[in-house]
Amino acid sequence: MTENLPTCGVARFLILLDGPWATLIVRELLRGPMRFTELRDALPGISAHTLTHRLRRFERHGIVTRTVYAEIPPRVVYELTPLGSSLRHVLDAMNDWALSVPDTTFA
Amino acid sequence: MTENLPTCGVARFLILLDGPWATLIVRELLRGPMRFTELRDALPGISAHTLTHRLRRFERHGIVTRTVYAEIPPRVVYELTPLGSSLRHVLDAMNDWALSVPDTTFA
DNA sequence: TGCATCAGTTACGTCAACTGCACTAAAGGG
DNA sequence: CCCTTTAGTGCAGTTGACGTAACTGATGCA
Repeated sequence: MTENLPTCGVARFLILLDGPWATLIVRELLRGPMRFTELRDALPGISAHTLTHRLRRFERHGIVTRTVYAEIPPRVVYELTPLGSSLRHVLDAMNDWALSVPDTTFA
Repeated sequence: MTENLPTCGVARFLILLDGPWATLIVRELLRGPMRFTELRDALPGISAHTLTHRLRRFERHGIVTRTVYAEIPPRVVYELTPLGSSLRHVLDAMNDWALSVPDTTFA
């Protein structure tokens, strides 16, 4: 399925935002820049390990920027790039759709 | 993370369309009703096992209907419900976003 | 001296999703 | 009699995303 760079946009999207946490991290960052621990606290259940990996991957893909402040204790701030911010339309569409689904669907 | 029925629409969406194949199956069915083998052929790499499970799950969630024709050999047709069809907006948003991403992003 | 903080890293283990392969029933064609 | 087709099912095995626990380095505070 993940052949090198499919032409289909949906498939491309799924390569960049895979796994259960990726989309939720973007959802949090759409509220504004956040520190590592702020993100971890906002996403109950995520491990530091997973959060680090997801953020590094987003950084590689140009979806977030990582800014390190040389302080003690250290401070690292994550922020969406313009590309990352434009994911808002997709998240909004997901949100609109899911809220139109009756609760009984999940039973 | 998957506590029972989160209020956040994005989280709800991710419960219903999880895994790498779910969204791609919806993408195919948006083109119209399809038989089991048509779907399998349209999704290179998917196993019958996985396709069955995903479709059954969509059926439980009211996203697709499954129609069995009592013929030999059997014929089973899958079709999106109105709820499933309304996912088109989400897929379109994904598509639009991904096609705005430069190819270098994936390198 | 010792503990707390932040933002991780490392090692190790778990678990669900996914894969491939073999198999099925019931009828039609050679 | 055997092969083919459809829509799966069952078994065995792999992958990789994720989790927990322990650790780090530099400093501030007690």
